[in-house]
Amino acid sequence: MAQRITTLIQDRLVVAVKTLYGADLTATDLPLSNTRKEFVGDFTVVVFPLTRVARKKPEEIGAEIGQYLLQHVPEIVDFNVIKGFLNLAVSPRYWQDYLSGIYSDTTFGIQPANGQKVLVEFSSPNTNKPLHLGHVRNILLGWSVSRILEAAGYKVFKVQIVNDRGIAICKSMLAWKKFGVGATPESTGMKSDHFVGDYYVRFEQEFQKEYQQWQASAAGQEIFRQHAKADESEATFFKGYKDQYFNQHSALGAEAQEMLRSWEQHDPATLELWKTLNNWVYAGFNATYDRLGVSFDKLYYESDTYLLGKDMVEKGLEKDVFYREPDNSVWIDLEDAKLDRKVVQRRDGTAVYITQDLGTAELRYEDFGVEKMVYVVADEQIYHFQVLFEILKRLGAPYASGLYHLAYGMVDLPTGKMKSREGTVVDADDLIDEVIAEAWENSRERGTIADLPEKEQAEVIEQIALAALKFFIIKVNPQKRMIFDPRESVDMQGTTGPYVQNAYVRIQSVLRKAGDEDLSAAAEYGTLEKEEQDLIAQLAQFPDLIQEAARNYDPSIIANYCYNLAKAYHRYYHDFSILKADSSAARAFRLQLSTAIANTLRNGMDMLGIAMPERM
RNA sequence: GGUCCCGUAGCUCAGCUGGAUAGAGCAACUGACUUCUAAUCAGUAGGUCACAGGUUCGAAUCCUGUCGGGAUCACCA
Repeated sequence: MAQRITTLIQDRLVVAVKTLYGADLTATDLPLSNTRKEFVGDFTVVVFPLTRVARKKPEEIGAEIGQYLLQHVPEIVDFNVIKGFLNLAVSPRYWQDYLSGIYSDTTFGIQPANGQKVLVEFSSPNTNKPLHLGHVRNILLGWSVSRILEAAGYKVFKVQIVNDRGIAICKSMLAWKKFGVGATPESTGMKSDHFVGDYYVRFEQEFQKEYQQWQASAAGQEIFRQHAKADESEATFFKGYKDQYFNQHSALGAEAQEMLRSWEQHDPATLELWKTLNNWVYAGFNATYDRLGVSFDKLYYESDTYLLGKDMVEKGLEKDVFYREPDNSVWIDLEDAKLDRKVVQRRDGTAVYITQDLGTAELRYEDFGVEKMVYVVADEQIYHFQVLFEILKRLGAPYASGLYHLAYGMVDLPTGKMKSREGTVVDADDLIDEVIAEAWENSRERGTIADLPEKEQAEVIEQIALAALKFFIIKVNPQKRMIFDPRESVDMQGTTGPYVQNAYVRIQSVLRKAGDEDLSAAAEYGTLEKEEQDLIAQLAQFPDLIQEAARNYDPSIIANYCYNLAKAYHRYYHDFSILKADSSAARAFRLQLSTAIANTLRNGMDMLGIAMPERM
């Protein structure tokens, strides 16, 4: 395709302003917007800002520039001025040529490689319990951002850091050892990550029981008398004392900590137990990832990386980025960046969380040599990443300017926050099961795919169900906290994934009936309908939009675009006949248009991790 | 208390690098399938863009403040 129409017009605008008013402006000073649908035209120039350089009334300026463009830009065939708005009409011929240039391009919108590499980290669960709704938002964001970056020309590496060690998994291990009596996922027929998760819950229950008993005991009452604030109730006090109890008084707590210590000392039996449980969890995670259609290029494990970062500490000390306190702990002072003082190495010489992240970043740079690293992590860790990035910058990491924390808001339920203690956490597998069940029910009522073999039906149903779930989550701007209403998430009408799929399916149905015909007659199609011109103009925005979505790490831009394109097509489909168009030229043109829209919808939805069925 | 994010229709969300009369979907009501898939389309109704100032020819959008919601400020991860 030749130069994009918008930049072409903007370039001429710059010349027009220079010629007419002698002013040196750039294209960015003269933004072009899409003409609102209630006015005639394709693009609009707001001329108010030019009153200063032109020293004329807006209406006059609009008329002069409009006249100039009409004479000097062949693609512009008409203009009108309303108040300070200059509306430009692009020739139908241009739009038709544009369409015939793209309609058969199945990779429309996707940019050629730009030679840059980016790493995207997402998911990164703890291994003590199954994936839940919060992970789902994370995973869908990470996956779609990866796909969008690929479409924008980057080479993308998808990774996660698996939090496979620490006190949490030790709790599951201990509970399984104490109460599991040799049970396995196989012996119980459970999905293996849920199996392990249940032992984590079991631990918490047993611990709670123990804590309750202790609270009533003489020892517990003594602590309450000694440490409670004056007017503090027993319940409030013990609620706040839980962690201390776990660390100092609890038998179960002591056992779990002993488990962690023996893990750190590489005790063979403990390592064996740890591996067994983690492998169960991984098998379960992988099943869920498969259902969600996501995969990773490399997995990092915290058990391998938690000691990393020591050489970064040395390096930082040499460069005077860090300093050592008399007690041997190592610090960085970030007060000039309004980030306070942070510990990077404990008194005892061990690494803290952020030090591991320093080491992991360095390791990943060695592994992939990327220019950019994107961390998809909930917004509660914004401060952590500000500190991490600032430290890497001061250490002179070559990738420091390419670090980005994609911070997304937490997922709430209509009833409020998800709380594991109250059992309101929405499980990822359950969620997928529910939306699939809903899709089956809808499909049976409609009966449109009943003639397909059972296996193909199931495939289509799964595509529809996951489209509903994924689109529901991905359409919301990542930055915002979102409310997840399970009832709405299985909706398949309105602003939903299935709605977009349906536009695609309608096109496929038309194209199947049209067969494999020569569409060159489209060139003879004379005047385009307003709706047709608008649809092509909408298609033409797609490549730019991908860049914008990539620049902002925001898949919701693509989701909203797909919805709007599908919406425009649904209306067009309703109002105009394609196969029974008035002329063979019109029919050919409309088939081209439909094909281009199908390609665009498929590519856009693919970036969101949503597959398009041929029938539904 | 410091810092950051959010506040748009009953509900869920777009619009935010300033531009024309603030848009969708859901829910409610009405209409359109002998027609290319009605998971669709058309219509009715629904607004102090939290509030108050400021900048501007022009503010939902930018700035300041207030209110409301959330996050964060560990030798935890």
